[in-house]
Amino acid sequence: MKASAAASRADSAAAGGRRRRAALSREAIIEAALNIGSSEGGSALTFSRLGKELGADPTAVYRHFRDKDELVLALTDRMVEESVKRVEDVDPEQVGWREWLRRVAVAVRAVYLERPAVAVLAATRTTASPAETASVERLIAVLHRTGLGVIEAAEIYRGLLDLTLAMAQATAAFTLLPAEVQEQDATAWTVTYATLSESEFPHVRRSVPRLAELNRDDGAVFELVLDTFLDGVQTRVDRAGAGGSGSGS
Amino acid sequence: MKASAAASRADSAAAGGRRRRAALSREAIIEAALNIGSSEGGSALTFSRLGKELGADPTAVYRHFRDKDELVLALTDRMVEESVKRVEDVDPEQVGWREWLRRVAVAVRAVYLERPAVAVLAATRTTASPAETASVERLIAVLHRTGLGVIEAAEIYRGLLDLTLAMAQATAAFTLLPAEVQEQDATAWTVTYATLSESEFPHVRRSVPRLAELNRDDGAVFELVLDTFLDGVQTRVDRAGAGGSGSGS
DNA sequence: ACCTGAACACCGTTCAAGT
DNA sequence: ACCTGAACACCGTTCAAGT
Repeated sequence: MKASAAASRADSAAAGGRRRRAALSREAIIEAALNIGSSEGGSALTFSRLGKELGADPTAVYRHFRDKDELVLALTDRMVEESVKRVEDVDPEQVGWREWLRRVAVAVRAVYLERPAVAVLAATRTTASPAETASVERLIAVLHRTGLGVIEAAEIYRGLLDLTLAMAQATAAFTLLPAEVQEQDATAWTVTYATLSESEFPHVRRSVPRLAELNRDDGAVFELVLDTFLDGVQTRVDRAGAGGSGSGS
Repeated sequence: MKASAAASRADSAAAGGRRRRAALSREAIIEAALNIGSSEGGSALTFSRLGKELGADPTAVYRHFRDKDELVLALTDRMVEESVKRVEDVDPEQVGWREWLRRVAVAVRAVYLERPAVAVLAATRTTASPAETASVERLIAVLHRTGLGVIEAAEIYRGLLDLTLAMAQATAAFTLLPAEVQEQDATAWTVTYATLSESEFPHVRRSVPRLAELNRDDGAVFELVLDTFLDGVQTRVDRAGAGGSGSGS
């Protein structure tokens, strides 16, 4: 029972084979790590799980990465690359800057939430990889072209990405908690808030169905925040347009 | 050497005494945990550190909390209470809804960042404690009084708090990383980004001093996001005022 | 009734052996 | 040149003893 579960994990890595010695390489390890990140339930990224996935001794990874942090940095690069890839054929000139920013943020969040175990470690890291620098340049450029000054464009870029990555990381971290813990927190909204005194908590009571709904759907909360933030960016773009008109500082 | 370091920790808990048996209680344990959370460097909240702080065996905590999660929930309540206390004598009628929301968000972030080790565990949890339910009611009420419908007010409340807590949690988590790792990430901005090709990365090169500055000051990024978000809320308030005018759905 | 201390199943990491 | 496996210092948690 136990042995067969372990064997099937090894098989999925060796792709049909018998548990080959897996031709360990940075690439293979990264792939395995991303795989763990995307598997069900709350499984953290761990050397022993990595070893199982690779069909190798857990410590074999140390032959290819100095330590766990170096692996995390490599995974961070992959997450950024994947995010960029998801929006590379959306043209900001076609869909407009606002819709483009929206799609970028939604894509980044989606990539991270597909791999919560990696997201939790990668979301706040900076590697200055080619994919990262190129996308930073692009984001600032698109924001600058709206009429915003370059500095303000850079500030908005940074705010948008921090906001997106932080919210994705928070959701990913919650996802990794034990299922009972998650359910327990959820009942706060469906039970406790739903039964608060109507006279003492009139506003809560009137909105509790929506609040419970939002609690079940983190994506809706994120998009709400994102849209409100973009409304704020619009306000700044309008303000810039009224003054300097066009390019400029 | 080693022993004296341990003794001084115990002393700080026993407040002058000799390492009293510390009258263990939920209160004392919570206080000790908050203390750890606020000490220097990247010290995680751990049973052994808790035991040292209390001058008791690490496992003694299990006599007062079923498991670590129950402790985390109690700490979450404390963080909410402390946040509420920080703004309780700021009157939204006096300073206006926008400034009030701003101060609430800034206070919540400050409370969490003073205790990164606790923040990282508490930020995404819901306990439906009295302090929590009361502040949710208040937030929705203030937003509703701007002319927004209750449901929309509830949505904005939720977005604002998720945004604030997620960004605080992300900063707290980064704070807990080893110092060398933090520095390494910081050099991405001061070194790599600062030396990118001027022709290929014109926008980055023009804004890199500001970007490096923002990278050193997470608070500035947060306030930027917060102000932009509040601009977006303003847009929605104006929209609601143009239509329904006053109370309503 | 509460605390202690040994024990267990995990973590990341190091290092001496193996091939 | 790369992998294995024992070992170590930590995690949270359980449980039999102690007082």
